[in-house]
Amino acid sequence: MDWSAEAIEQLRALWAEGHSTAEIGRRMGISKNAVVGKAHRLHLPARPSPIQREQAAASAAAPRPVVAVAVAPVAASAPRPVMPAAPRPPVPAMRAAAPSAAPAVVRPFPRSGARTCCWPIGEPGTPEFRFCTSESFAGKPYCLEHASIAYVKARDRREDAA
DNA sequence: CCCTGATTCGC
DNA sequence: GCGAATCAGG
Repeated sequence: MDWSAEAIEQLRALWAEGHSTAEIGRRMGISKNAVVGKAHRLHLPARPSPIQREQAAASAAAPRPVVAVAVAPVAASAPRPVMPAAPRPPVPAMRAAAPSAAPAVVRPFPRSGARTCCWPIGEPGTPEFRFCTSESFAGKPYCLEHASIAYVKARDRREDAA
């Protein structure tokens, strides 16, 4: 593979379009190894590895409804409440990868007329895990305190971090 | 076993 | 610098 300026540009373009390395390889008639190798060498932004990306996508795509009971979830992939705007829940290692996929308004937890805050507290899967349960605020699924941090301005989410 | 991207290392 | 082999993970 002679990495001409055109070839590199095409690689950059396809890479930026989010194609998989294998797909880029197919399009350019080269192996995915060549693609990822070159991309690595070009210092192209390493897209989140599928092992991370698919996890985030899965948890976001399958937010199964959960009753707001203070029972610790069994599975490690405990469901997290889907936040309307740009959430910053106290859940460690959370990476938002598909902002456009997030539903506008989903209220998985409250139910049963109980206007209690469903802000998650503690690590899901642990016995300590629970919800805030303070009185919710203005019809929102969170109390005033947690609503203030749950609803953050969209521009606050910055992807770039040099 | 399919897929993904990342890294290694002989060339 | 290149990329197949290999690794790591879903």
